[in-house]
Amino acid sequence: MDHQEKKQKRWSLEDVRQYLAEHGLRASIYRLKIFEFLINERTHPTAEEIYNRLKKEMPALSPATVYNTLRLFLEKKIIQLVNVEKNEGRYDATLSWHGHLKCLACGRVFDLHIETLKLSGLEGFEIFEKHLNLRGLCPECLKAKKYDKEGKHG
Amino acid sequence: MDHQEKKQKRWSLEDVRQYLAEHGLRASIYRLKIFEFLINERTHPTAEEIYNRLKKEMPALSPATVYNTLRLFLEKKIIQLVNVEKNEGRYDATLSWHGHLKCLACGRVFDLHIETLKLSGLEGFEIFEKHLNLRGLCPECLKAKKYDKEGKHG
DNA sequence: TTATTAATTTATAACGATTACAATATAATA
DNA sequence: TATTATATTGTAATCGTTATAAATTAATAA
Repeated sequence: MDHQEKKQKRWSLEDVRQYLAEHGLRASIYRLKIFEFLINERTHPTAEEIYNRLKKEMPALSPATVYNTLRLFLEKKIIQLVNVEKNEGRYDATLSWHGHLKCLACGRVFDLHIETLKLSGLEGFEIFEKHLNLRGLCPECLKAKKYDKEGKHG
Repeated sequence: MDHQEKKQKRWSLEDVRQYLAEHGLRASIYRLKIFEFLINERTHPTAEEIYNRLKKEMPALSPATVYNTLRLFLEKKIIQLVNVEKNEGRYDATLSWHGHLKCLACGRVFDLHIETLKLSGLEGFEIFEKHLNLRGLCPECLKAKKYDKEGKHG
C-alpha cells in the first residue's frame, strides 16, 4: 500500500474539541469544523478551499473567520503552513515530519515520506521548522499527459 | 571552514553577459547587474532589496524592471525562487542542490549543505524541483538572544 | 545614416491573498 | 438577568506582484 493511501484514524468532533481545549482554545463550531476538515481530509487546502467547502453546510461562515482561525491555529502551533506554491498558503494539521509534493497539473498536494535527511554545517544554529517541498507531476497526470513542462514557472 | 563562508569564483560582467547569451537573453545593463548581484552576493534578496541596492548606482531603475527581470530569469530557469517565508519571494542564482535556512531574528537566509536525502513512495511521480527550507536562529542572533521563540509565526 | 521594426523599460493601474478594523453577535461569568 | 469577554462578520486597507500602455532604447533594413 502506498503511503499516500494509508488510512489514519478519523477524528470525531469530540476528539477535536478535546484537542483544541488542550491547546487553550475554545471550541466554536467553526474552529471544530475547520480543524476537523484539515485533519480528516488531508488535502492541504487553501483558505479559499476551506471556505468554499464549509460554507455549504454553514452558509453564515465568512472568509474572515477562516483566515482568522487558520492564523490562530498557526500561532498555537496545531497546524503548519505548506509553502509549496508562491502566493498560495496551504494548511496541514498533521505535524509529524513529512514532505509535500505539489502536482503542477492537477494542483493536488501529496504527503511524502522522508526516509533520511542529513545536513551539515548547522553547528551553532537552532532549528524550529523544516520544510521539504517538491514540485512535479503525479502518476495520474503524467499518464494523462496533462502538463507541458515548458510552461509557466510557478 | 564553514560552508557558508566558502569562497566561490566571482563572476565578471562579461561572464554574466555570456551566460545570459547562452540562455537566449539579451544582456541589458539591468539584466547584467541584477544577475551579477544575485550570483556574487548570494544573500537571496527580495525584489525590493535588489531594487534598493541597484538604484543607488542606477537611479533610473524601476521596481517593475526588477520584477520583470526576475520573472524572466525564472522562466529561463537561470535562477530559483526561495520560498522560505510566506509573502516574501527571494531569489537565488545558484542552482546546485542545496537548502536554505532563514534566521527569524535577523532575516538573513543561509545556504545549507545537504549530505543525504532519501525519499520513498515516489514511484510513478516525476519531480521537477526540490526545496528544503529551514527556519530558526543563526549563531549570531542566538548568542545575542535577539529572538523570542513565543513570538509570531511567519 | 536614416527609417523601420522589435525588444526593453517605465509609470501606473489592477490584482489576489491576506490582514486590520469597527460593529455585531455569541458565549461565559457574576 | 446583567455584565463582560470572546468570536464572527463585512468591509476597507495592505502588500507583493502582475498587467497594461506609453515611452525609450536597441537592432536591422533601406
